[in-house]
Amino acid sequence: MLPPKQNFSEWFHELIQQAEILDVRYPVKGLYVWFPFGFKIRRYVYEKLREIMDRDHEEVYFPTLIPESVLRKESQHIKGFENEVFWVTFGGSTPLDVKLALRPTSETPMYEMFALWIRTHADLPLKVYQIVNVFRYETKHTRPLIRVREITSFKEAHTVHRNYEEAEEQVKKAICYYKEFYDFLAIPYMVIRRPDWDKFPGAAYTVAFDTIMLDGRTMQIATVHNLADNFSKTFGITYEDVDGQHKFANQTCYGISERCVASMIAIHGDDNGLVLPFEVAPIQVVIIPIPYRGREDEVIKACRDVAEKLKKFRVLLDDSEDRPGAKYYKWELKGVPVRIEIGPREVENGEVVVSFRDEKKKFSLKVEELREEKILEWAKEMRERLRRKAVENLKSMISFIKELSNLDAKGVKVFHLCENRECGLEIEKFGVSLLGWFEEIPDWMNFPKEGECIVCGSRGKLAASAKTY
RNA sequence: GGGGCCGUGGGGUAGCCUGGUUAUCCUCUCGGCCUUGGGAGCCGGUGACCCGAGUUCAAAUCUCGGCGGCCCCA
Repeated sequence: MLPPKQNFSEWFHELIQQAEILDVRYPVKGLYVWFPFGFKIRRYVYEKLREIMDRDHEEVYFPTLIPESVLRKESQHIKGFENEVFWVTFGGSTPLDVKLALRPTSETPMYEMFALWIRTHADLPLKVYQIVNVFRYETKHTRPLIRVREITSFKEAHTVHRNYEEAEEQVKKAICYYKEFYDFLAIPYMVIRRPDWDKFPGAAYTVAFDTIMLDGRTMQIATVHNLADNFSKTFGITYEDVDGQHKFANQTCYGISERCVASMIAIHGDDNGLVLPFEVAPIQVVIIPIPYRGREDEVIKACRDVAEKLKKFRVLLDDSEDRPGAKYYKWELKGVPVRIEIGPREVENGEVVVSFRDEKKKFSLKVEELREEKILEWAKEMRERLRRKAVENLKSMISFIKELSNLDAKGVKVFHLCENRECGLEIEKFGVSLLGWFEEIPDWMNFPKEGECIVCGSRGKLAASAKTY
């Protein structure tokens, strides 16, 4: 039994253990163990992410350890991470001359090398990515998948371009890639440009994807940064242009962590457990036999025939000793999208009983009609249902306000805001974070694009605030 | 940064204040019987006092230290 989803924090923590996503008992704060089942979900989710990245990037691998001298080169950057770096200070029992940092992210080691890789305009653009673990010494409340000390699944992409405009083009492309990814997971999001004080350390600007949890707090699930030439000046990333001049390159970087798995669990899950999009479910179809005494053989045979017919998918025939009811609960907890029940009645009629994880109803279907194309059609419909439901939930937690007095910490508040720093900081005095200004207005949101700044009354653009994870 | 709470089988717990019998109950797990259309029942079994030191005839229980976890406030 899970706590109800309304009790969001507890529900999430329990679900992650009961559904065998993570083992939270590892004896170091903020570090967690992936169970085989959870790791399969991760694998299918990241296969999609990899597929998208591979179209426009090459995969690389950079070392986990960064010498202090390299990490400290960019002063804004290190300021942002200073207090959350893990340091390796000993080799065996010998103190190290140069301290080594466990990478909190890989800008500095990569750019150190990019300076060697890039010589001329013909070397540009350079677009690479890696999927690695990174470490951050979180001192606050850690939570599995959401706030961790070892991010186990950090997909970071880094690109180098000739000029600012090309970098900006890449930022737009990156946003498109991430939209495709989250649409695939049926997770709705807001694409928001962060205020200056909340941008990535060392970036010119930062655009983030935020989604909303059931308790009204938002969670950042992706970031895209335009680094302009800030890092290339520090690391000496220059190229010889067609006119023979040496110029500083412009860069971008963008990342997604296992929070994408967390958001999928949190957004789609319900009181009975996980609800997974068909494509990323470790088990896509489960077949439950109803073996009345004396009829066991014919029932099992019918189940095997159906399993064989659907072998293109990840099918499980659960012929364990549990009673059917117990199996329904078990596989609902694990988020299996399609369930097929076969008992003596179905055997007689040449039918199966089908039910979908996200809906309560069951229906009968002739065995002949159960085809691969049918399942794929269901998968598509299911994603659309998940997306629609998630959007409705999201919308219900957003409200548009015109008066500062209506600004509170309940859910997400949307309003018009000018770009003055003082006005933004005024918002944060209400105990919420200013997420920033909408980079694009979602199609499901129809608030006026511009209006009077909620603080000073001058011309403002659509912005949002909330409590954040 | 400041304050508080807690470590008992795989998970959840009782016992601790007031030291003393074979450490309680639920769940999980293993074996058996009987069952199977939304978490069946019965019988039997395995499995635990975070680590170290101290006090004591005797420590899950009291004291100190360590390690680990949780919560609140800034």
